[in-house]
Parts: sequence; C-alpha cells; structure tokens
Amino acid sequence: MRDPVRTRESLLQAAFEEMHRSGFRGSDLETILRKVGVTKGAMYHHFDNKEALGYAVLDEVIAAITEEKWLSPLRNAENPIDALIAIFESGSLKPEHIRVGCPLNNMAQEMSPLDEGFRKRTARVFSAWHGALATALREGQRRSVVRQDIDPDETASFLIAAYEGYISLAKCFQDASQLRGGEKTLVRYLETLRPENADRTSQRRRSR
Amino acid sequence: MRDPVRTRESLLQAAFEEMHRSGFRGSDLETILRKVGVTKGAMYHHFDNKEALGYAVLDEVIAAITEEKWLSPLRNAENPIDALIAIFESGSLKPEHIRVGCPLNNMAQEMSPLDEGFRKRTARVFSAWHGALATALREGQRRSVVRQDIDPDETASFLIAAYEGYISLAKCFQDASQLRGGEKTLVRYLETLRPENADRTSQRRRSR
DNA sequence: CCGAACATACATACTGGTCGGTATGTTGGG
DNA sequence: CCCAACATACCGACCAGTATGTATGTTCGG
Repeated sequence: MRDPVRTRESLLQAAFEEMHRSGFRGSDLETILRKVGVTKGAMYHHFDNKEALGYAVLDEVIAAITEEKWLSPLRNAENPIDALIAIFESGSLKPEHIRVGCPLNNMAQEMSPLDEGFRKRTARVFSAWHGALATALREGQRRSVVRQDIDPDETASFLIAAYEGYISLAKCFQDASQLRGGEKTLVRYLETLRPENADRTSQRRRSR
Repeated sequence: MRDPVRTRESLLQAAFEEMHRSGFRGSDLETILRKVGVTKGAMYHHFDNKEALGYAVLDEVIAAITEEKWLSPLRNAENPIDALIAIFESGSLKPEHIRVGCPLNNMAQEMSPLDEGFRKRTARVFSAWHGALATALREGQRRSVVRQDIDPDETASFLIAAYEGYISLAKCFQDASQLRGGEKTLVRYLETLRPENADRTSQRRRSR
C-alpha cells in the first residue's frame, strides 16, 4: 500500500507535466498534488520545496527524456546522419506536443535568468546533448560517413539551435506544418553532411 | 507638467523592460510603477489591466523594435544578403542583452500556450518578420543577387528559427561566444545563398 | 475674458484571492 | 515500537484589481 519510490516517481511525473504545460512559476503545487492523489505532507516529505521539485524534474525526468531520444540512439549508431534523420522524422509532432514546446528549452528560457540552479542544470543537459551530437559526428568523420570539412562542435550547436528554434516557432504559430517544414529543412541539411562520393544519391533534390 | 502621452510611453517602456527581464507573469506592476514614478491610478487610467498592458507592449514596443532592426533595413536594401549579414554582425551582444534573450521569443514561449491574445500578437510579429525576409530574398532573386534554387519562405523560416535558437542557447549558457559562433555560422550560410558566379569570392572559407 | 461645470489624469488606501510554506497530527511497515 | 511516510489545517506574503479622493486641464455660457 505504501510505496515511497512510486510516490516520488508519480510526483515527479505529474510535476513534469504541469511544469511542461504552465512553466515552473505558473505551476500550482496543489494541482500537481491533486493529479497524483497525494497531499502536501507527502510532497514536502520527498522534496524540500518547490524549487527542489523543479531541480529533480530537470535532473531526472527531462535528462532521461533527452537520454532516450538523443544520447542513446546516437551512442550506438553506425551512421550519425542516418540516426539523426530517424530521430527527426520520428519527431513526435502531436498537436498537444506542439502547443507546449520542448520541456528543456521551456525551462531554460523561463528560469535561466532568474535562478542559477536551473540555469546550470538546463545548461548541463544541453551540454550533454551537444556532446553526444559532436561525438557522433566526429566518429562519423573517422568512419568517413561524414564530411571531413565540417566542425563537429559547430555543427552540433547549429543543429540544436535550429531544432529548438523550429519548435519555438511551431509552438507560437500552433502549427504542426511549421515544424514539419523545419524538420524537412534540417533533414536536407543533414544530407549535405555526407561525403561527396557517398553511395547515397538522394542528395540535392531541391523542391519548388 | 501633465503629459498623458509621455506617461503612457514611460509606462510602456518600463513594462517592456520589466517583462523582458522577468516575463509577463513574473512582472510586478508595482515595480513598473515605481520605476516610472507613477501610481496605479495612472496605469489603470491608460490600460484596462495587466493583460492590456502586455498586449500594448507587444503591439507597440516589440513590434517597433522588430521594425527598426529587421523590416526597415530589409525594405530598402539593394542586396538582402549583405543587409542580413550587417544585421547579424551589428547584433547587440551586450552581456545584459544575452542574459534576458529575445523579447519577442520570450513572450511567445511564455504566453502562447496560455493566452490566445498573446499568441496571435507574437505570431503576427513573427509573420511580419518572416514576410520581410522572404520578400527581400525574392527580390534578391529577381535582381540575381540570390540563388534561384532556394525557397524564400523556407529560407526565411530557417533563418528565424536558427537565430532564435542561438539566442536561446546563449541565454541558457550565459555566454556571448555561443551567440557569436552562431552568428558566424549563419553568416557563412548566408554566403552560400549568393549565386555561384558571384563577384564576391569570399565564399566557403571554412575555419576550424 | 472669466469662472462655473465637466472631463481627464492622476494619487492613496484597501481588498480578496492565490499559493508556497509550515506546524501538527495520524498511520503503516519493518 | 518507532520512524518513515504520509494527511490536515492553517498561516502569511505577494499582488492584481478596485473604490474613492484630488488636482489639473478644457469647454462654454454670460
């Protein structure tokens, strides 16, 4: 009947969803508690305060999502470009997902200027993401499936920036096709990262 | 002594700065009033409520900034690529500016999912921005200073997304060099938009 | 041209709701 | 049996909004 770890997990998950939808400051603790079916006593038993809850959401939930969606697929990929295209194209563009945007970027944008703890944590996740991308690209260069004349670090930053930017626009315009177009653009960009004499011939098919 | 228009302008400016720093919901009306040296009576005389004040900040202050920084330079530019590079390189990367990020994107990210009025207004400014970019690129194609094989609308979306993405990362990492690197990447991208047989020869200088 | 009548442009004080946090109980499990 | 794991009730700060008062401009009849 009593299950502390489960209670903690439920709180984290509900807090993540609420904060994802309403932002950290806009999240109401009682709303989170109501969703979990637990009271403040439980919450303040597992977390010191609202801030600590937010930190935990970042360190555990959001970091885990990033790991699952980006780090893990890139770690054991024979060709990083193919892996990235797969990630992009499997990009969850459900309407509800577009309305709220990227949880990591949301947190970062809202809290970075206000709280150093949030800033460091979001920056850490972004760094991990960036590192995974750069490493995968470098490994791809070593295996000659990625062009040698690109800078992995710079390319990684670019991919993250453009991807987050597209998500932001889609969120504002509340339009999935916006994001869909962005993903297409990025996929086309990724194709240009293949070596010139690649076996794949599906490069440079400019439409319209 | 009494100057209604000036009072309104002061309120708008102070509200813009406060909302830029703390977000809309995080902004305290009394803080704004204290900065202006005016009381609530004045504010509620000029604006129906906090929401209306936020709308006015978007419609007037932020729209004006966008107009001045992007629309106007692009309107009367002989070469859109040169104009864009100039805008990027004159990009204000003061430390304080980096900490808070882009006012338009901040507003959009915070309020789009919560308030349709904010969403429409931010989307309208983004649309104007996008339209100005696309029009300038199309005009550049007509004058043969921009490659014919690119889609102006798609390129415009890409530029906005990437630019906003870089600003977001710089804000999170609290690092100007992040944004500086992004701007360099975008400038290099812009150079690739020139026609192949362009007079300019400074294309494709890849640096580390 | 002037002053009463009215509207505009503010100031001051207060209210009410929201929400994070706390103090204090109660119960279940090892 | 005792401490972790919760529940309940309440506090207090913050803050948008309001009610009301006041001073400054504007208009218009005489």
